[in-house]
Amino acid sequence: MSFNTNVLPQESTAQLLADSLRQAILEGQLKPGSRLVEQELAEQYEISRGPIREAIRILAAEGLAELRKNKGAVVSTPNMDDVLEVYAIRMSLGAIAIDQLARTSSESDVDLEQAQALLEKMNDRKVRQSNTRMIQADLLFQNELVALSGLPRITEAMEKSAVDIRVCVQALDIKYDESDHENLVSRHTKLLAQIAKANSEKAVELWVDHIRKSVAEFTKGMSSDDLNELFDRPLMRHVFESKNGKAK
Amino acid sequence: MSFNTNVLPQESTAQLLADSLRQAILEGQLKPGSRLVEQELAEQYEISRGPIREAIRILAAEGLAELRKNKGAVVSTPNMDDVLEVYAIRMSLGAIAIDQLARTSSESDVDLEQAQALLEKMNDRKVRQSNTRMIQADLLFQNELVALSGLPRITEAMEKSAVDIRVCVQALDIKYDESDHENLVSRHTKLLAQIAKANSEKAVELWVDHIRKSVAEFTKGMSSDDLNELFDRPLMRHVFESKNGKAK
DNA sequence: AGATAGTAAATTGTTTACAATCTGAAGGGG
DNA sequence: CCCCTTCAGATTGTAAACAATTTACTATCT
Repeated sequence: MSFNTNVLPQESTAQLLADSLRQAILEGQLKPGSRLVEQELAEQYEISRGPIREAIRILAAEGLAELRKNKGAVVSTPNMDDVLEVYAIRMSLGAIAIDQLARTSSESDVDLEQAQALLEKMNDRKVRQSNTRMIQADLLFQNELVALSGLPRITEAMEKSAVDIRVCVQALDIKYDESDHENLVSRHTKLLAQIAKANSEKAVELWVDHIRKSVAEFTKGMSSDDLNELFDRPLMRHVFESKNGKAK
Repeated sequence: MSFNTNVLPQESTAQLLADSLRQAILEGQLKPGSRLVEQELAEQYEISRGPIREAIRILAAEGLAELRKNKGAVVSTPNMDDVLEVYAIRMSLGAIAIDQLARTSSESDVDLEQAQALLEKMNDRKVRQSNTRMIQADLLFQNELVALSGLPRITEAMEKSAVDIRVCVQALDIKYDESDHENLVSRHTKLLAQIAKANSEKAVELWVDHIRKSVAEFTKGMSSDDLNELFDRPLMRHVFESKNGKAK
């Protein structure tokens, strides 16, 4: 048999469109609140309304757009509550996946090389220079670990929430600084080592710690009024007090 | 302003279709592996392929159907790994929501009456007689609590996972007995009481305990071979060993 | 002026027709 | 006998037209 030339099964048109629109949202070209008019987009992309319609539904399912019957879709606008909820979800679901991964990391069909490669990408000069690129690299590494756990629902949820984070970072203009980037890489290096050693307890602890520090880092740029309000929220206490961290 | 007469905004046709198909899957009329042919369904429902197509995508997004480009959709077939993953997710995300709810239960805009009503429904004779109805009532109560937490992403994820559970119960023919039903209600009553008392720590503990017992109950009917295999899985250990329970 | 009904443009929802792709069976070498 | 090609039917993907709904503007009445 000759080799399969049909290797790229080509995502469906609707998926490609959705990817393109998502990208536009993440890069700030499509701002929160913008309307997504089917006809308009159809003309822009030179394609009929059918696939456009489907792409918009995909974005809506991801939470990036809101649909109202007979009124079309608008790009949704994230707020601080959303950020906290997303981090809480990532902390919990990620913990399950990291635990699973560490417990199975010695098995033959798991190789951490892919994750290692993504970790090293975080040292690239180009990546280090850009806030959004650094965050993107961070999330790609995290998602790769979760994907290696082999838990499909959790993997999907984490990928979805990673997009949420990027939307929030874009919309709320969150900034990390150079030392944050340094810490990020060093934390991930330790995490990966513990996973490789199959020390699931320690790995989960490092994971929870990482999410907490991520939250702490992005609150640095906030005014003290906003900070006080933020720390008054039950979710914030949940993230910082409960679970594996408190008992330490 | 007069009261809103437009109370029933009527879901979109695609949503209604998706609801109908989902129901058919949950009742076992559409079995795992069945093909979902657009033309066929269009004739059955006497509607064009457009909305049918959209409905199938909705089911696919929920994980109830699998889509293959140019090859149509089939009803997906759940297995034991899926059940465990779903329970692990419910345990974690539910814990966040219960914690949040207990911490805010004294606030004016939270009323637990709706949850109380759903709890009482679990004592109906009709519900008690049917396994699937009992499970459905159980999940409705759990989902109501989570919804009251006001965390939209977690609420959505829990609703999605509740459908997963029902699919698994249907496909794997899981059975509870009368005493399980009794325990179910008594556990929920205690949980609700702790939430009302705003004792978030105790409430979360009861939640985790409930999920664990649910898993234990549905494994009762399994052969010991299946059981041994099940308890070998890392996820199983995760559900039973880690988190809030171990420290007790 | 302010409220209200009527109306036209814009937009989404649905249908129908057509194009592209896949599946499986029949037929023709090797 | 097996493998490969070919072709027809079935099925999904896309386009374009039509129907229903919403929105915003205008005219009219009190």
